[in-house]
Formats: sequence, C-alpha cells, structure tokens
Amino acid sequence: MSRHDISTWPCSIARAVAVTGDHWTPLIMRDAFYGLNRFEQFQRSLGMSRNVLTRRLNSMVEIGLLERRQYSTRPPRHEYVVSDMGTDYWKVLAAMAAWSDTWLTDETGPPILLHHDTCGHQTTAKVVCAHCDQILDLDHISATLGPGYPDKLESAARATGFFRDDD
Amino acid sequence: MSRHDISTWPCSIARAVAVTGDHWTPLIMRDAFYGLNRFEQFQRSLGMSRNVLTRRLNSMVEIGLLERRQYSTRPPRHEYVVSDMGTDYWKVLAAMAAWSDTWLTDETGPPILLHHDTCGHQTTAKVVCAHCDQILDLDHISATLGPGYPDKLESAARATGFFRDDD
DNA sequence: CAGGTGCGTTCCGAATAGGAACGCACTGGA
DNA sequence: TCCAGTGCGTTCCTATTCGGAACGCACCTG
Repeated sequence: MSRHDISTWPCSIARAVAVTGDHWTPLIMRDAFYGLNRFEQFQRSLGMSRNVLTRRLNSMVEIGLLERRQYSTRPPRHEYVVSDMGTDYWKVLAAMAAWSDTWLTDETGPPILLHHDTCGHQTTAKVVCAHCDQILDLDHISATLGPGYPDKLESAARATGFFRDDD
Repeated sequence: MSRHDISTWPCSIARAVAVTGDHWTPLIMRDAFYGLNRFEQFQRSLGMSRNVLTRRLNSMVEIGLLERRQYSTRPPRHEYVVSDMGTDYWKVLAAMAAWSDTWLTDETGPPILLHHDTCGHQTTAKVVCAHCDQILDLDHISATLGPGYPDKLESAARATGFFRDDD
C-alpha cells in the first residue's frame, strides 16, 4: 500500500472518495441504476478494459455497493445488483448530474433529462438541509468535530480554525 | 489521448466524472471550502505529491472550479479561490458526505458534523426534486433524452430501453 | 461440430502517481 | 551580510495502474 490510503482519514468526503473516487465506479453505478447488471453489459456500455472492470466489480461488491448474485450454476455466472448502500448512492449521482448540467453543458442543453414521476415534472436534484429543507448554502454552514473524530487529532484540528466549538 | 476520454459522452455524470473524478479534486475542493487557497496549504493538508498537486490545480483552474489570483508580484505568487462553478460543487460534496456518514461510518459516529446556521440545527444533506421538494427516490425517476443528446446516437439510445419517450 | 456468448485471466506497453531532491525568489533574524 | 526558512513549483526516477489484445473455458445453438 505505497499508494495513498485516504479511507481512514477522519473526513466523510475522503472516505467516500476512497471507495467511489475513481473514473469508473460512478459510471458503473449509473448503468446499474439503468438496469444493467452483468459483466458483459457493463463492458459493452462503458467500453472499459475487461481486467479493470473485473477489479472494480470485485471491490464494489467488497465495499457493499453491489451484491453478487448467482444466476446460473453451470457455468457459474453472477450478476451484480445494487444494494441498499448502492441505491442510496443515487443521491450523489443526482447532485453530480445537476451540477454537470449547470456548468458543463453546451448551448444545446443537457443530454438527458430526469422526470419525476411522483410530481409529474421534469426535474433536477436540489440539495437541502435535512432539517429545515432550505438549500444548503455554503455560507450558512459551519462544521464541528463529531464523535468519530479521533481524540489524538482533535487539538490539531481545532488549531486549523475550521471548526466552531461544539454546542 | 490514448487514455479514455469520457468528457464528451452524452451523459451528465460522465462529464462530471471527467473533470472531478479523481482522488484529489473533491478533497482539494473540500479544503478550498474550508478556506485554504494556497499551494503550500493544500499540499500540507492533503500530503499529496507536489507535482500532482501542480497538475491538478492547473486543470481545476482550466476547468473553472478555481480561479488563480495573484497576491504577490515579486516573487509572483498565486492563490486559488473557489469560483461560482466551484461553489456550486459544494452540493456534490454535501451529498457525498451524507452518503458516507450513513454507510461508511463506524459505531463512533461521523468524524465531522455540519451545522446549518440558518435554522440553527445540526444537519445533513438531503437530495430532493427541485420542483416538488420530495426526496428524489430512484423508483420514481425516469429518464428522457434531452436536447443535448446527439441525434446520431438517439436511435441506439432508445434501443437500450432506458428512456421513456419525451412528453 | 463450428461459431457465438458470457465471464473472466494473463500479458505487455503506455500513462500516471508518488517521493525526493532541486531551483529560485524573497523574508526575517543574528 | 549571511544563513535559515518559506512559498511554489519543476525535474527525475521508480512503482503502480490502465488499456488493449489475446487466450481460456463452459456452455448454447444451428
């Protein structure tokens, strides 16, 4: 593990990046949400190297984003279905798509539109406060050290000035 | 460019991944949101290789996530400040942190808590429909081809069965 | 029995990341 | 004036990963 291991940092974002922060994982999840679940489908859809896909699928199963399910015993064949953890990752992709459609789209408009069947309208994702439903504006957010922050690093973290005192 | 170029795919997620989908960009943005804006600060905070940081900062400026601003002429020194595009990327990180705190946290709890100054409560991000404010549940979302979808690929896309017809 | 499909594995060359050292312009203190 | 320290990169080398092509193997289908 000479490669950087950020999965144990006391930072939610670092932990998320450690498991989903490569080029393929979000795209594999996207395809899985679209209903793809077999090796060959992912490979054809993404055009990625087969050995890399093997590795990625294995680690996504290990992480818990996907579950490997056998659909044939002879020959043994598996499909990869989205777990609860994986389903919840949808919100990250939705936020990403909303950002992308705002900032990376040319004048022709977004390539794909989302339709919210519940309300019947075309939609994009909005990220709001889980408590008051207001948009989570960076200017009105502050961070405090949480229970999972390692004690031994606490004083160093406070020295950065990032964090307000706990209430 | 023998390396895979996904930035021109007709997919909002692929485009987002193409520009922010490496290990460091989300973490640099996090630090920038915390108020860091100089080379040395990022390097110390993240412990990453200096040449990689140079490359990443340059491409983030080129993409538009950060703006390079000179704060000293002799010697020429720049700082990297978050652009509007970068500020809006906050929602992706917030969604990522919410996901991470749900699924990647051990029993001690999340390392960092967010406090929403507007409503005065501790909070996490929630991803909702921009139109009706209901949670964007994957089961109630369908996709349609948007105006930016390349015509030449349209029939192939429809053949996948992913997309409902446009209204 | 020949060809096709599904799912990998293996091998190799190319690209990238990481680490350490260096360069250079300035600053601040002795 | 000199010397250490800081800020911001660049350069060079090695370790790792990626992409692509080929191969293997078990089945199915005509």
